[in-house]
Amino acid sequence: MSSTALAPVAVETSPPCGPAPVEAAPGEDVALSIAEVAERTGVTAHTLRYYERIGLLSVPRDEAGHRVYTQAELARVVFISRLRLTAMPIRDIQAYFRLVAAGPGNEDQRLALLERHRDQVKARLTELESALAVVEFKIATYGGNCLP
Amino acid sequence: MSSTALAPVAVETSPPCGPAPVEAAPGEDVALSIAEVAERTGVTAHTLRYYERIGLLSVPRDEAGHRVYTQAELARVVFISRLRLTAMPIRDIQAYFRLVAAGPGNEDQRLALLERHRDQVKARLTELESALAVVEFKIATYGGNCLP
DNA sequence: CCTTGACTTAGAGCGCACTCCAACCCCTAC
DNA sequence: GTAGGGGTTGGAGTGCGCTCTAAGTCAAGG
Repeated sequence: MSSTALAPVAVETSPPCGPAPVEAAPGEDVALSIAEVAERTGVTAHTLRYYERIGLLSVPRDEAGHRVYTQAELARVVFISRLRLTAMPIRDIQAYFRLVAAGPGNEDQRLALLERHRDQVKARLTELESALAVVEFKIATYGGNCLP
Repeated sequence: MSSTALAPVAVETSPPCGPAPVEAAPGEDVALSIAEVAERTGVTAHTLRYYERIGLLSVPRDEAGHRVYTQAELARVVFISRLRLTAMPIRDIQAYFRLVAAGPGNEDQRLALLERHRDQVKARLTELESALAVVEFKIATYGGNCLP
């Protein structure tokens, strides 16, 4: 996917959530084809089907058997792509959505899973920053071309 | 690897570089076995051999044919591991060290390569931070358990 | 009617970065 | 001398996350 689109999708599952003005967002009752979702999210159609096969997603079909993505599925795709962006392993994402599928009552576990992941991401961020510093040091000293 | 050791190795190719007090660092004339390098850098012996096979590294041998890592090789391993930490593809690291091997005269290309990579890393950092923000938002709203 | 094109499926294939294996060698200690 | 623990090699295997193929279905347009 690299860095395609991914922008115009509403900041993330926010509209019908807790204390937020229920504005009739311009794009309700969406019904998108797989190609449209691919275009909007930057996730290829191939990968969308793959995600569905491995149980990350469950998309209803029309009479012709074609996938029809509504707001909910779209939001989930975006969320998944965000998690993937943070390099959460597919297995963990599966675990998360298995909890979600199991219905209410396990929010603490979902939360724990996300928090654990968040901590890992933060750690990686730090690590990444320090590794970046090394690269920048190398760049900075490329007049005093020392050890390779 | 993961997050093993990697700490006690001197901040990075700095000692004999440009304007720096040439202090007799405590650990000169090092001569380490592959296992010792593995332990110090967190890169497995398997991976060290692999790096050598694919030309990232060239390590002299003793009479018995065993690898002997000196300061230079150790520094390179550390540098490689830092680049890998920033997810630089092996191919690019190979390209970089091919330039290095080609001797002086191509510093501008090496620099360009590193700068390009640095920019990519910075972009990923930003991306990662924003994805992390999404995860944190999700965590924060796990009372108003909205869309999964 | 026939083509075109977007979709469907199950399943195979791919690229990356390791990771491991088998067979062998060499040195040391018992 | 022989067992053990290190090392060596080439090559095969693994896990992940896609990515692609083949064969088929369906609806619209010429």
